Amino acid sequence: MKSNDSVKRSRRSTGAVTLRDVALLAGVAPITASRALNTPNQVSPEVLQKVQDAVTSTGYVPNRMAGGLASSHSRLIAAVVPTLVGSVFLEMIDSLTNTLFDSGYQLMLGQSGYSQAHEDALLDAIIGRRPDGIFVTGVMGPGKGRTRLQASGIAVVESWDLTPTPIDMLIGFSHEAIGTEVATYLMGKGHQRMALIRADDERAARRASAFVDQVTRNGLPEPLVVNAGGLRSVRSGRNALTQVLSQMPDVQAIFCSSDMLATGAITEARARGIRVPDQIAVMGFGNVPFAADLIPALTTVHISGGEMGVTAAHYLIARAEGKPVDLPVVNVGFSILERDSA
Amino acid sequence: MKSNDSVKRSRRSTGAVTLRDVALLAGVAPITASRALNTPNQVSPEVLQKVQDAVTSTGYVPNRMAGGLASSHSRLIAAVVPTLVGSVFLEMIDSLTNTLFDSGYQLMLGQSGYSQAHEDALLDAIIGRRPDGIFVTGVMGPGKGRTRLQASGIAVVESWDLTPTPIDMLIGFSHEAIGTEVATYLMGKGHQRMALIRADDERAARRASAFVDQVTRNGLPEPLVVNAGGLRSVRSGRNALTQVLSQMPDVQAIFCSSDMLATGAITEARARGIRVPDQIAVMGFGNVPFAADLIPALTTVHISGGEMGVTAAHYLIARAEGKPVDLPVVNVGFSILERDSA
DNA sequence: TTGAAAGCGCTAACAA
DNA sequence: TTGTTAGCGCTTTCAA
Repeated sequence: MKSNDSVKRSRRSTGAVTLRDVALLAGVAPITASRALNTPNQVSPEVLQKVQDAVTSTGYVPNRMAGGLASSHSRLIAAVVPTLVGSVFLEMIDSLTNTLFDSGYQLMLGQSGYSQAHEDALLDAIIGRRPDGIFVTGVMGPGKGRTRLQASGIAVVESWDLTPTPIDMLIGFSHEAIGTEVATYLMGKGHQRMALIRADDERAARRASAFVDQVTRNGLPEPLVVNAGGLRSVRSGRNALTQVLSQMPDVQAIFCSSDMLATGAITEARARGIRVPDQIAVMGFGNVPFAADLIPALTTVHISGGEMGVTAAHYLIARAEGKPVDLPVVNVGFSILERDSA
Repeated sequence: MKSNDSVKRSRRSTGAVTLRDVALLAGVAPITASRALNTPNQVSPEVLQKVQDAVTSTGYVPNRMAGGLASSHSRLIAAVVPTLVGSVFLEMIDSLTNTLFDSGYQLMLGQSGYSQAHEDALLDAIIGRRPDGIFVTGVMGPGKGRTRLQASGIAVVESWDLTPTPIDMLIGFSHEAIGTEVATYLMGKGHQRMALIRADDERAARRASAFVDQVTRNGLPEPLVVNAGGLRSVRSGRNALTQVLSQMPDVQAIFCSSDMLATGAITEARARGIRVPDQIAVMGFGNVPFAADLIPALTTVHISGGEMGVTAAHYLIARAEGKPVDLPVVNVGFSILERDSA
């Protein structure tokens, strides 16, 4: 009677409870214990009960690294955002995380927006974990990262943009259409001399060009474009308004590339005793949670981050489980929320 | 000459390039290739070069699940936050993610703040990944989660609070001290009739009690406490101010449990033509990035999320690599940032 | 319904 | 410095 059987371990083991321990205690083979946990209806009720009891009494938590290695199915989804701070991506990451969790998947998070080298390294680190899917904020331009992603064969959802050549799946909207519609909206309000405050960001630049095109196409003076730099902060919005005012003192309407910048512009206007929207109309982009509660309530472009997150999660899970995704490219659109600031 | 050697694979393989492929191509044993990648100075320059060439030409990305399983060292750190949206934890998660990444670790993110059942499930999901460390926002109360965490033997950093009984490491500050000091600060400004707007959150409650204690201890009337509910939004702040005004029309100073709530209170005051800080002083908590740029600039309590994130990352990495952590419990403190609103 | 055997891709341990 | 062997803890495959 080797009574120390259950504690005998190789030198390499970590000492944690393994499936083998559970199986031993339940008096079945490891594979049977595995089935009891993963496909319980393939196992008799008695065995199921014994295994469950053994799990409870040992406090067993399955090692997903081992499971993932054996099954090549990690139940891990990676998400890449440019940055988290002060960001418009939070709602999306929130719904992504929760939707994934509800289906038994975990979220690995990476921030790409520091340098190209950082992004490449991040992608390699992600691929090394063999996630079942990758969510990318934005569309991946040609380059090392895109090639590696494609070569990896991992399911990919790109987002926040449209492209005729997605790597795999795509959930986005048209920045050009937004620029055009916002211009049309502001022109419809009778504004003629317009300016644009934008962050140093490629998608904001595309909204800006479309805006400028639409305005000039209608015979109005070319809008002033001010680049507020990399930060989407209230501070940069305040500074940018100062710059707009010095270059175009009679500006009538300003389209900002984020709600934070718009909040800054409105704040600076107030500090200078300029009335919004009477003297200057201000529009934002993103519809942050507090946009409606500011004074004046912010007129802005709404993007449904929550919807993108949930949809992306569903797509990625479907792919991971070998189910077909009917509409792997979807334009979620946007809407202009007319409130008080413009 | 079996020229098809390099493509021969078992049926279970995923077809991805493995270390074996690299080793074969470089003409060395797999373990040698492994050493070339992980401990390059244990390998001759020629072998190193050959392996690196093989890696480049094959596009090999090491499988970290396999490596983690073999070495029981996952290079994965999990972080648990109550919620991401509208949150004060962003700066911390940002610095945590980046500091970890720079040392070759990845961040797995989970949101706990929905229910106890959700939190327990989240913890099991995390433990199942065998991360090298876990970062918890807050201190874990007694319960299933805490027990499981302790049993797992994984390095843990608790944060945003102090406790005499941390699970392992702790990086936090005293909410009681904040309540007391803010009360002292406001009394020092001559305020007598005070109110408190707080989110439905245990730590905010402790700041509130300490605040109330300090005020009454000094013989002033007991502050009014308004619970703004679970959301830390501008909207709730506006509503809460309305409530404060109806119950204590002559209120002189209000301490809000977050900058968002404070922003809401200031906004509502403005909508009612009440001047801040002349008629009512308002203080926030958290020092969000835009606090200094509001009108009036927000007087608030600053907590260094960035510092907590960086420190936590260093502690967790040190533990993961078997190095000692000299000061596993640290009080990072706080500071009152006097600006214009109070 | 249950189990034995053979891996998944990598690294620790030991040897040469 | 390099290699052999034997796992890490789980699941696939095949057989009973």
